[in-house]
Amino acid sequence: MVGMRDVAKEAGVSLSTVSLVVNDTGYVSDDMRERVAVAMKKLDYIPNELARNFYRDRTNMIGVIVPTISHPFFSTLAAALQHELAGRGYRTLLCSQADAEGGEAEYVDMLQRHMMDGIIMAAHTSHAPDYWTLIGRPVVAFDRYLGAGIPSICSDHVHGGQLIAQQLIRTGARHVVSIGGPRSQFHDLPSQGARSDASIDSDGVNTTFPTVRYYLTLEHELGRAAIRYDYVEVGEVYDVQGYPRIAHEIFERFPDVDAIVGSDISAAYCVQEALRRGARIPDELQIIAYDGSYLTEAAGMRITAIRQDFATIAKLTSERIIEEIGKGEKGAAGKGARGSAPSQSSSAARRDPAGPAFTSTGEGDGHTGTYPQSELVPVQLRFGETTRA
Amino acid sequence: MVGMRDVAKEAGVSLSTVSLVVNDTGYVSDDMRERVAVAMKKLDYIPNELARNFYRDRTNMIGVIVPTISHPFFSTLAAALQHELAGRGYRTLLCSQADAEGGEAEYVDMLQRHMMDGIIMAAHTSHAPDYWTLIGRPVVAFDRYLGAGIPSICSDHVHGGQLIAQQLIRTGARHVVSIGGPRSQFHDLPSQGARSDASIDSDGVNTTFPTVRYYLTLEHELGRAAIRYDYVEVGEVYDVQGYPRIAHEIFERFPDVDAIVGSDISAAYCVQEALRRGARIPDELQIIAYDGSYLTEAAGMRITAIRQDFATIAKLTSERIIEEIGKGEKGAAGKGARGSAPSQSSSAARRDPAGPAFTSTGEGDGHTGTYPQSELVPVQLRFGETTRA
DNA sequence: CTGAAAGCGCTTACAG
DNA sequence: CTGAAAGCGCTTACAG
Repeated sequence: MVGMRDVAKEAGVSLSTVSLVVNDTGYVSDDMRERVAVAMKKLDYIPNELARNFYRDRTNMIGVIVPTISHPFFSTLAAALQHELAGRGYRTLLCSQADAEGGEAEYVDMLQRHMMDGIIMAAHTSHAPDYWTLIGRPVVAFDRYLGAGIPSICSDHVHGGQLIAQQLIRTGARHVVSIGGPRSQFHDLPSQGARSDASIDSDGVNTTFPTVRYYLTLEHELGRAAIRYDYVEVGEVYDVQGYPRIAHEIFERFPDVDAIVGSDISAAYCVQEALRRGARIPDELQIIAYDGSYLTEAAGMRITAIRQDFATIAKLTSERIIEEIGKGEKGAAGKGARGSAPSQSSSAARRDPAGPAFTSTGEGDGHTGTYPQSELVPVQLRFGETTRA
Repeated sequence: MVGMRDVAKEAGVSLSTVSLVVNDTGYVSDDMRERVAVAMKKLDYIPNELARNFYRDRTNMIGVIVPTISHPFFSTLAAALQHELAGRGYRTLLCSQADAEGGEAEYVDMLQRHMMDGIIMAAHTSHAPDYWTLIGRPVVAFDRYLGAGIPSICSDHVHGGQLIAQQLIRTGARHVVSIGGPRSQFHDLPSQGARSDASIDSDGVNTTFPTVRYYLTLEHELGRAAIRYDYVEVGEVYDVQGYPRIAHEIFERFPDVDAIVGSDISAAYCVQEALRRGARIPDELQIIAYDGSYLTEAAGMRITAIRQDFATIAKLTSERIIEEIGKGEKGAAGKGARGSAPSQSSSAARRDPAGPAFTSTGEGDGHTGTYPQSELVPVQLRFGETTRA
């Protein structure tokens, strides 16, 4: 391996001069610079990033944990995140929970062993509530609450629920079935005294999963409109078998269903099942997907969908994690931490959203004290062929 | 940061003893071991992997380059690879070409800077033929040829083409349209004198893309059966707009088409377009997808597909890259390289496939001298609802 | 079986 | 503006 030492020898300069040239730091005379450049070329010198990482105590890698990467929602999210992070000088270490035994725990371990600078957590966690807060290294959550002090970004699910409800009410739906995760997740956190009423408006929802708010909102709104509503549970996102089975089941159990709401995959399978049964979409049956990944375009029909804004989500999430990384740097500055923050690091004030990309739910200023509110990203209803005008 | 030194001090032992305990190497008395363990726990010591990586000159990370991760084929592949690699003690650094400006080049750079131990290349490359061979670090190619000496794994596309042809001929197809990449890729390599005849049987195909063989085989077989065949070009895999447009176009240009063959996404959009136009599948129109990712299940109908065996592909590819990494280690052993190969490293002989997972094309023992033959993974035809019995 | 020492390749104060 | 020196946290020969 040809190292800096070799280059220095070849160029007849000192080690530090080579370093300065390589990093384009400080003042080096053009003559020196030139000589070093020539030597580097001649020896085909390539800096060893490991040594640098070691010294800097930084790798410029950010771990992204998703439940499974072979799922349109998460692969789209991962792509968006990678894009954003790459633009800010960070690499993405993607961890598909389903595809790596240790998954989550192993990644947190890597974080703590300084193999990555931070983690974006977009998967379920089975850990005690204080697990994440005790890590003491940069973590940002997407679409879940990991505990106080851990920044959290999610779509404005309450609004998502409202948009769906509006569409269904307006078009005269009479029997809506929605497909979602286990209801037990709806209130998986101990309610902290005070607002244990499950009223949506006051946002007294105690759950790790912000997504729950779209179901609750939908239920609430349809209830007010006296539209029949049924909730069907599907397994975890990586339960591939579950989806077609559920689609089949819905038609069996609810022959008079005239509107189905579910994740992209669920919706796609419902379209398939409906076509198989000759149900007329959208006249007899409307289908709305929640997420709006490419699958809603490529399924049997273009599916009307609540579209999560992947680009904005990725942007926001990336900004936060880089911010958190920056903090850590300053915090430890007194002791051993040296190294420079990447020049791209954002200096935007935390929780101080600017521009139209951010919004609040409109309702619910009073939140449970359990967790800080997430930053909300607006959603949108994109019309396809599966809903009535 | 609490380091080994602190632990040593706390336990009243030497640095090296702590190291031995942490790594569970060599002989340490139970007493010492215990004292160190207690001190580690007390101080909440976490080893800094960066220092280790630095010393070992290894990161146990493998880069996986795909054209885009938000594509069912590549996300399925990536998931399978991550799974395999994780099982062998390696992390996956996934690079979605489309989502990171520098993509390919940047990753090769990282490889050379020792940030990863090897690269699995599953994306297109725009580099000179000797680019990859000159890297001098472990590289394995999936579904393309990167040059002599670079192991290459791909599905048995000739067989894939045959299976499709058989199905179509047997069911009396009369006008087949297939959708694929630019024809210019079919012979993108300079033919090396000798076998420049494009005969399939002798496998005289000069292309970076093994996939081409399925088209050529299909054309050849349909030609022999005197079935009309048209080839339609679609853009790159990440050209999202392209797919629906092509599907539309096919029905316009070829009103009498009665069989369409294309990638999963193409096929899905063709199903959608066919349904929209009321074409009766499979009676009037058969559709066959090439790849068989989950999309073929979740589309408007279960699509009959040539299924690439992701699990085997991932297994083989992982084995090869780890093998290559092992070689590098031995090669450099004289100089600076120390460190132990991961215990999982396979010792299987290269290019010496064992068991039923491997096969050869059956035909074409004589290959062009340009590139070594890839290792072939068998494919399978999985019947769905889009073909006739 | 244990400890003192050297060194992995780089970067950064610090003298000149 | 340039060079000699120390050190990032660990691992591994090498003496004891």
